[in-house]
Amino acid sequence: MDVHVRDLRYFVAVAEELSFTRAASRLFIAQPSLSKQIRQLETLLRVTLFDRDHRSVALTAAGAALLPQARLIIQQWEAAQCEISHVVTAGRMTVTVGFHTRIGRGLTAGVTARMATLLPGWKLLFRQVSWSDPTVGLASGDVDVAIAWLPMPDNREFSWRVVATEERWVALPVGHRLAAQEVVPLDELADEPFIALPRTAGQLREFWLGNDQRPAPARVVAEAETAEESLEAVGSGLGLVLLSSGNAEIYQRDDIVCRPVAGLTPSELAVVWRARDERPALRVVIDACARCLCDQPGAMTPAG
Amino acid sequence: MDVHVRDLRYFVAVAEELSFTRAASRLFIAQPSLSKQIRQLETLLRVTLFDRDHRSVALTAAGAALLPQARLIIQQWEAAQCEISHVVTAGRMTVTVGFHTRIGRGLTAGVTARMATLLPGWKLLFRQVSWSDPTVGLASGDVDVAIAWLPMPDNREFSWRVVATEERWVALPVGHRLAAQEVVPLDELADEPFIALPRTAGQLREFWLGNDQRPAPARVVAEAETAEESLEAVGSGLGLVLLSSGNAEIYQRDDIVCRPVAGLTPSELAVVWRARDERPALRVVIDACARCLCDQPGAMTPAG
DNA sequence: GACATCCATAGTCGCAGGCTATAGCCGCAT
DNA sequence: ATGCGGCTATAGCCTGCGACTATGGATGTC
Repeated sequence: MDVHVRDLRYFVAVAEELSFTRAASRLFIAQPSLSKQIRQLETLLRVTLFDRDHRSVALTAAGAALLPQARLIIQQWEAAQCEISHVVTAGRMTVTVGFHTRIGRGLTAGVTARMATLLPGWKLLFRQVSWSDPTVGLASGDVDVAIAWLPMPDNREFSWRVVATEERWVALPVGHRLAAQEVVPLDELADEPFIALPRTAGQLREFWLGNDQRPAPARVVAEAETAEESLEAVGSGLGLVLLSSGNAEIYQRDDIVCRPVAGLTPSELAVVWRARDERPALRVVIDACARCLCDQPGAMTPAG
Repeated sequence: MDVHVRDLRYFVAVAEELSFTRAASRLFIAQPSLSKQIRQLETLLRVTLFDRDHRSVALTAAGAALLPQARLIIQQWEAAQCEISHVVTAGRMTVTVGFHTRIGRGLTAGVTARMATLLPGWKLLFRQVSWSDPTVGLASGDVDVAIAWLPMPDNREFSWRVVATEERWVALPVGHRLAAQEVVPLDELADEPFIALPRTAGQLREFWLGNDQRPAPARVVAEAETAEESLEAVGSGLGLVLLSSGNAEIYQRDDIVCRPVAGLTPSELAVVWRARDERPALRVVIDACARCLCDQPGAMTPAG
């Protein structure tokens, strides 16, 4: 007589999209699977949740009643996971910092030093997280503080401080026709093949394809889970990728050339944490990260 | 990355019992299944929830953190189910009254009449619920008001009013040696075979075996889901059952004789509802039920 | 009228989640 | 000391869930 929280998540997705097809693609499952699961949920509750015909899907009264409750349960479950990892890290006196791409910029040494004086006995752990998790491990509780490129998924769960603003550059295989130019105009990239972040990365994927500024979406020829993977693909001539000017420096390779792209807004690097996570140890780490990385300091609250 | 609410229920059971074996039997599953599920939950959360050795089971810090959260989620899920059935019954303008055994006592007519004047347009639905659900359908939301014999499961979820107090009698097959006596002393039933309610009925099962007053538990030879089933079993000579004096009258059969039992406290019939269910329509029905049934009125709040 | 879109159905496959039987550890009683 | 009882863990088995692909049928659009 009990649900799987996953099924509630499915339900919420359908309720939000009011389309099985769209919801399924958002959830990265096939549409028939989703239909089946929703039907099963309806059987469990002995209630019709959606009025569906061939053209439209609408919430019933029962569905409307379930929706806020389902959201609450999902949120409660995520809170429980965080609570547990808090307890665990508190027991270990450890703060975990997550990142998608190498950070460099002297962060590790700087934060470690600051921690040694302000939080004696505590340890710092750095963990690389796949791009397929756009929250850099914050949502699952694996990570307490993330160094992440904006945009973040824009619900109210996260707070951040922008700590650096860097141009978006493009990485090209050596010998690429565009490598001859000092600066590459965005138009020139229109027909080039690109390596993308995984679909689950959401907005971040679009941003690092430059789709926020292009007239037409980039042509995607492959997906990569990490910076290392994507640069490997660039090196082998599979396609191009965008990256921040700072990362262009950090990830220097013999088989790759990086060039500024004219016509793209810069990228913002931020220190991100869970808005409701108010542990003092965390504040120390956030502050230390910001001090180490800041060249253009500025505080932000969750995006709108 | 999501849980099944069932697994949280399993976790809570183990945390409360601090024993896999006892928790498993409380959950009506095999112990290895439970061990496996808990281990799987631990894998999902990447945390040890219990410190177990061959003699003892104890919550870890992480487990202690999860426990209240898990209870909350389970409770929220149950609330969601109730919410839905409220919406559905409100849409239908229907109140469902659940019962384990025939009620008789003029309830149906009385309540229907009262409803017609106080809640025009509303309908009353009576539904028999199997003994295997000791909450008479209240927990699942199938039922809004229950006419039930005490004791109810003693959490704080339910409120009730006792509406009748009746002696406990015993039902014997005609020709049984004890049928000759006008009153049967409890001692005489010590070695008799008994038909029991299902194990899931909990305390109610014990009560209707008379185990609350016996020096040694009754000998159970069979289980029955409903009164009809159990009296069928008595009629065929399989064993005996206890029943209230009122039900002895309602369920008269040619092949059965009912006799008062000396040495048993009386049984209490109550009108029960979900403590947090404050719909006005419900109050009308509760009140109508109480008025129809009451011979010894008295109000109670949840048991302690 | 052909096509695109969208939900439902059918059939397939792997694993989850239940079961029984049994092993292994420990404490207690004989 | 030895054996028994109580507990959890492991192994092996079976069923059904929850994914997938392919396809069907209804309904607007060009």
